[in-house]
Amino acid sequence: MAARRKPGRSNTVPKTERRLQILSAARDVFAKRGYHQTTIDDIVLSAGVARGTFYLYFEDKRAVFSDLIDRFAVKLTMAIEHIVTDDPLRPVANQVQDNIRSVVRTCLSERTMTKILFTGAVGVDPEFDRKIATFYDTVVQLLTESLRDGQTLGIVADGEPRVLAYLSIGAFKELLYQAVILGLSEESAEVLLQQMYNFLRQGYLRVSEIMGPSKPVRSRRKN
Amino acid sequence: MAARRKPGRSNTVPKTERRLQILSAARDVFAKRGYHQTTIDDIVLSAGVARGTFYLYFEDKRAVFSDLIDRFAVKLTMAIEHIVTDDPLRPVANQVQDNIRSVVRTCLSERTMTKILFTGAVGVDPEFDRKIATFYDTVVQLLTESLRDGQTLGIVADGEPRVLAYLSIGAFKELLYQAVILGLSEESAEVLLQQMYNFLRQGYLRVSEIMGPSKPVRSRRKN
Amino acid sequence: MAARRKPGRSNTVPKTERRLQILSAARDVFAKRGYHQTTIDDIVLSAGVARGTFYLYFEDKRAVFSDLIDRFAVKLTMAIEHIVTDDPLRPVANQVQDNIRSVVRTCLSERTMTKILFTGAVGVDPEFDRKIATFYDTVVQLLTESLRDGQTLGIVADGEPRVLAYLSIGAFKELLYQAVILGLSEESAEVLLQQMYNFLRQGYLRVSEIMGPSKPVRSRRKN
Amino acid sequence: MAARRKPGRSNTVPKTERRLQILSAARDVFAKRGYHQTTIDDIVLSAGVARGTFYLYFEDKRAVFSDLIDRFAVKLTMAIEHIVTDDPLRPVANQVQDNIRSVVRTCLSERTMTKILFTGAVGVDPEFDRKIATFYDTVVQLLTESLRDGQTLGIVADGEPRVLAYLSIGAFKELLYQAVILGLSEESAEVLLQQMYNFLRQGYLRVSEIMGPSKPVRSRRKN
DNA sequence: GATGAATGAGCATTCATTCAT
DNA sequence: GATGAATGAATGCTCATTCAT
Repeated sequence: MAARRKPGRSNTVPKTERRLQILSAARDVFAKRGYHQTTIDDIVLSAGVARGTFYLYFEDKRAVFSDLIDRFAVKLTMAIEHIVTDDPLRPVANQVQDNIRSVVRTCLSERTMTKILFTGAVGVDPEFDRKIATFYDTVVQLLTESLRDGQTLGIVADGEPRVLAYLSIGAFKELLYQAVILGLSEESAEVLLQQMYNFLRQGYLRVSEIMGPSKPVRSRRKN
Repeated sequence: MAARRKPGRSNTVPKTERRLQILSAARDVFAKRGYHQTTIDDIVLSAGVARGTFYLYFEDKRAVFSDLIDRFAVKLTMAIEHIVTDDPLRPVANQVQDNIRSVVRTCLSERTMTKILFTGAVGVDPEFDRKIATFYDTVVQLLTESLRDGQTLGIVADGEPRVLAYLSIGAFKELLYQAVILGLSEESAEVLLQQMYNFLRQGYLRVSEIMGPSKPVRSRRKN
Repeated sequence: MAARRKPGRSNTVPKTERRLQILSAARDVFAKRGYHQTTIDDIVLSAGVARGTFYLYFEDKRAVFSDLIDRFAVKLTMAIEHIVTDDPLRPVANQVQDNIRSVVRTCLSERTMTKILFTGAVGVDPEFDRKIATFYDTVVQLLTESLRDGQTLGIVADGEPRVLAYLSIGAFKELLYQAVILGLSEESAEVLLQQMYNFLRQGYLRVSEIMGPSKPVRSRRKN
Repeated sequence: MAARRKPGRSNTVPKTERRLQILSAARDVFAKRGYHQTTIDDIVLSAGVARGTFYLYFEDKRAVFSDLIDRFAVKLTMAIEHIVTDDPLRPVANQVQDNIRSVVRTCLSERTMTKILFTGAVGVDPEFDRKIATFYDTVVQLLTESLRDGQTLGIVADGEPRVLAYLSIGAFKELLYQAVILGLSEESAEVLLQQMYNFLRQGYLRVSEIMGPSKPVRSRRKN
């Protein structure tokens, strides 16, 4: 009765470009709604393609998500340069700062992905969770070893390197996440860099030393 | 109309206890599978009650989850004591350490809830996300103001207090999460406490000063 | 933990009275919400008894409903007196009017039941529908035969008696239903009686006779 | 995640047609079982489509039902022509008969819908009940005003027009319903028309006048 | 008798995925 | 390649009914 549009090529776009078109739409929707609240419909609607087209380019919902995360993970990894300690022309401090600056910039330039990576990439499904954990472990491992090296060279204070790695990464993650959420401008990257760097160098507490556990911790469950 | 199996009271448990039974089962399942992977069936199966019984005690899936989070949030909040600066018998350092110790212990004693709070409580649904964000903001606000006070008293270094708050909380969250995930014993709480405390006091980087971005300077080893 | 009220006799009420208590509550709720919107919970809440108590007095939800309908049907049936034509002291006109008056009064004095009978008693379930249909058929049959007798005696005009029965009953039902819904006072019963009676005696159309189908009925589905 | 059976287009039917297919199946099932006894499963089974397909075309169960009722209400409304009193070529009697005939035919040609409208459309849910009541009120209002006009013109006997409207509509509804239920042929429409028309013109009671309630009077046979 | 916690069949609804055109 | 109608497994939730106390 009603005229039916005949299916078939309606848009002539190179294969890679169409993929990116979907990827980009998916990224925005994932960032806005989160993985679980996002339906394939949301994605294809946002991308302006038919539902079936989606499955021409991606195995399933998880595959797009995974692809997005992978690309961003690579970008982040590439933003970090391995620190060398024997080049007198490149002081370690500078290298550390450069790395921080680079990561901050990457995150601020891809806010949606930062948001997704830091909050949406959890609880997707068991397999994916493992994947994220693996990536994360790699980063932790890298930093842990750098810190250990730093201790040997005397440029990192004593302490369990892995613990220090967690502390640093956690602090960094949180700061970046908030910067992205609160919509900080890319220009403010330099400010964050300084704060972060100072934090790593000196902490912030300036209290007198103490000798030991001040007193037994009272259970405050009941009173 | 159709023949039904026999319903009726099969187990006698006080009302509050049954609620806790379901709550406890839900907690374990949520921690294991995450919010979205968890079905009501998983919960009631784990709790050993019928489907309908669940709805006798909770509005819906979100309600149990919400209840769990609320209880834990209260516990955590109660674990933190407000810091006073004018009592010569209670040095600030001790109070800070007590707070850290207290939170660490609470989290280590409720590993599943810690895991849930730090990873599973995101992307549940828009309303819940807002709720969590509000709780989180409260904590951040609290710490921010404490840090500002500390700066006035000269016991906290310069820097944007809110940024310092994010850094501290992020670092703390990450460390706690990993401690819980990796199954650290409660005895190790003291170790974490020290590491965390040192981190807040001195950071860990011990590199020479620099003047500007990427500008090589003379290395000046310092210990 | 919390004190549990011990079960057992909490109210000393004769068996029949408790039954009536539930019946009455059920009637009100059914009238308000309709059969399908009414839950057992609604009934016991309104009756102020425990859920299990309900099943002590009634087989199931349908049983209360059925009981209510049965009682009302009996009342209605008893309101109608068989018409005799050979008693010079009791003109047929009077008897007809008495019957109408009696039914109108019964319905106006039990508004909720009238409402239920006329609207709620349909679609309960196949078996119940059949039951209602049977009752209804009985009434129709009764009236049909009366009308046939009336025709023999010359006090009812020609026409298919069953059709006349349907017409009368339909007219009557509708009027009564509206009277009940619109909340007419019992005093207005006399007015309705007159209108109904006049309608049965003379109809209301006062147009000139016609000879046959005026013209072919045009299909107006499409234009 | 888990393996699924093969979905996909299996039947090629224009969109509007599929809608009608479901609508028609729903109509039959509703007529047979009533609204509340009908499940979505019944409908899709009868329509020969998958469960999900139903929701592609209708919001929910009520939506199909509502659609059916709406369509039929429109049909019925269109079957009635407004009566004009100043056209000598179209006697009022003819117009009244035409209207009756037209409605009778419409109902006999859509028996299932007639049955549904007259019995099943009550107690669906509060909102729907209100909708039906509104439609019904419109019809009553229309007839009431026509009757009032008729009284002015002297072609309708005295009496409260609204009451007369209820009586007529009730009578008509019941007759139609029975005609549909008992499976009267469409050819018998003419017979029903005559009976209905006569009823409206003269009623059927041919008894002597009475003076007051239950007061015997002299019998005065009249034909 | 009375209670109300527990039960689970039954039903509506969603949404990722397929495939005929 | 593209389309989008069709699919049905999965799941949340309701509520009539039972029975141990």
